[in-house]
Amino acid sequence: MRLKDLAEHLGLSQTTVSRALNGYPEVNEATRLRVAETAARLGYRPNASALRLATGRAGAIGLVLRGADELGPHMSEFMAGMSGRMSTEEIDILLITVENFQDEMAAYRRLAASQKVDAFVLHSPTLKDARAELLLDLNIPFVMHGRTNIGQPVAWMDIDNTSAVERATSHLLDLGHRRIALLNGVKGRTFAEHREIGYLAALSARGVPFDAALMGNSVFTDEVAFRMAQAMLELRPRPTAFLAGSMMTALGVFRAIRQAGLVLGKDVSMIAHDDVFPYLNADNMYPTMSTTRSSIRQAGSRVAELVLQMLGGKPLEDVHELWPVELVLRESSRPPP
Amino acid sequence: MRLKDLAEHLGLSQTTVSRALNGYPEVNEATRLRVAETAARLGYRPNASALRLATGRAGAIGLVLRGADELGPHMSEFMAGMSGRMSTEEIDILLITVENFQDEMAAYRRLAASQKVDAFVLHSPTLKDARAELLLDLNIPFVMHGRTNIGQPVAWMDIDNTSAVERATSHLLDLGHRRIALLNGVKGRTFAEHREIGYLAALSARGVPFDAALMGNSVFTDEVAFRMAQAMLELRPRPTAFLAGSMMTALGVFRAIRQAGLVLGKDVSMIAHDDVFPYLNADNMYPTMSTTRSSIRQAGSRVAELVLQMLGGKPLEDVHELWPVELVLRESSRPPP
DNA sequence: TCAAAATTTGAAATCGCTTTGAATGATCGC
DNA sequence: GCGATCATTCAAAGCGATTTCAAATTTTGA
Repeated sequence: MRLKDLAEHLGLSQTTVSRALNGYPEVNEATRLRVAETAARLGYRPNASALRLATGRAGAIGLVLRGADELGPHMSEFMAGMSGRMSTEEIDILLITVENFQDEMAAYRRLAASQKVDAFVLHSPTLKDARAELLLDLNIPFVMHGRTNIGQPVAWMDIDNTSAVERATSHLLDLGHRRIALLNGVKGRTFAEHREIGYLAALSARGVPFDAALMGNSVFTDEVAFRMAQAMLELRPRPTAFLAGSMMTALGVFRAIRQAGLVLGKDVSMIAHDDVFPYLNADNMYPTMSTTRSSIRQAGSRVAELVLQMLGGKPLEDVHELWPVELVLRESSRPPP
Repeated sequence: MRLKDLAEHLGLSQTTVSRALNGYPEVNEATRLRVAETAARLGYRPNASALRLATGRAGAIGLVLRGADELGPHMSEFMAGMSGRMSTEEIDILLITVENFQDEMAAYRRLAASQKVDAFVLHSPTLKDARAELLLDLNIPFVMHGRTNIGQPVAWMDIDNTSAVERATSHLLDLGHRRIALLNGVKGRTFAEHREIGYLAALSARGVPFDAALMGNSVFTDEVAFRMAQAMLELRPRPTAFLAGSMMTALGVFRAIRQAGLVLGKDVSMIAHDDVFPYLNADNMYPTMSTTRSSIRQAGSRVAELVLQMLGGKPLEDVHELWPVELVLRESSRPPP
């Protein structure tokens, strides 16, 4: 069923039918109704490729992931948020995975040149993010989940990682902890650097010396966290508290604590960052987990909204949002023994 | 940079340039080289919409998810596999989320009518899957991850859930367990029904009576599993072994066992189904987890391959694959006390 | 050597939509 | 009553690629 067929069926021109369907004012109300009714009845839908070619809009936003590995629980929650927001629009999410940095840059160029997407969403930026520089160069809109510093303004939405970790650290210090371990994200990622800044600021505010052995940088998986925490718990004096970068990390730390014959919330404290995975609830853990809390799904939804606003003409200089992070104290954070 | 610009730049017609780039035989080798070199140098990429309109191929395969919730760890691993396979092709993955069943059916119709995708991938089918019926009706190709029975052949790829659970159950029975709980997937999903069949078959083969109180159906999350396992552990006589539907489920059961003051691998045994999440390794758990093992990521990759084969003309009658499931025995499955 | 065949190129039609610019009738104001 | 205005409609020209069909050139074969 093409527009042409529909038009013939109605005894009208393609022009009029197209206008009627797209809500242009210069079409008779009776005609519009007749067209709409018939189109609905016959199940007419404009051919997406033709529509895109004619309008110049791709009707899609791109999400390029480094290695299929980046498609883990964090990203999938973020995507759930994005796609939730996008579902009411006639805009799709295009998912592309690449093997390495070089392929990634090539993918952006390719997608931009072939005009497959109207905009991109960038995730987990580095301090000086090359992707952002490239996309600014290519003059294709994007919204960054996180921040970067490349000397030019970019559209971004981020959570206040620095303040979150600073408050969590301060709280542990107030409880009396002096050996606080930080299991942070991969070095070079902005969010990890921001968290480190918050951690160091809190320590220095209380005059507590920094010990490099108590800081680890890695991806947020149960397994790596287990190993790092295990190693740290063998230090003497051992850490009395952990700041876990994610709930996955927290699970690994938890296991390490238990395996060392220690009890969480008694011998060792922990505050984890909670991205609010629906299948991993801090409140239902045992003991319940103290967290710095910010829904990554909501972030995804908001980033999608910002992309839509940019496509609607909002200048990127006006797209900056910093979300506060909640500190939720539960049973896992107590004074040291 | 359009084809026309490139052609003018080369002093050739669009026809020749197009042919040269698409590897048609009737173009002079010297010309082809010159065209290819220039195109690469100028970074020419055909406009995706125009190409799709001209060829009639959408260059994308669709993945419709019920509720943003379906986009959890299982799906994201599956997608990682799909996208890994697709990344070498000029075919994208289109992600759509819908709120409810009605919207979902509408989404399939809409995507089909607007010709946004060349094929679909269906996930987690029910015994009589309405989506499959609709897509057959609309005459648009799809590959199903799992099986359904709608009286017509469909293309599918599945793992042998029945045999996997039957073997796991039999093994526990052989160890001496008689009260074996099954934490299964949502009722009505084919894979859950298949697992139940395997479970019942193993029980009846050993003459062990079935107890409905030892069977739970739900989504595979830590939390729900925790609650179900907790309730089951309060039964008397209590179950001495658990079959956990996924690693998430296993984590919840694990917590319930611990909270009941019991020890996994001693007081209670467990065999979990392992979809091989890179961030949750059965071998690194404590105690190590016995599993029925089948990589869902590999499944995704294979399903993508099958879709490509179908788009290449392979008839759907020839697309049927049943993968065996490995049974890996580790420390969590021992004889009952 | 020269017609026939093979090779190489190009003009124009096509895909299905939007949108420009023109045309048609109806309505208005005086 | 009649030019001006308004409300509707339509034919045709894009959008940027592929592909059909024809033309130009070169090679072949007897």
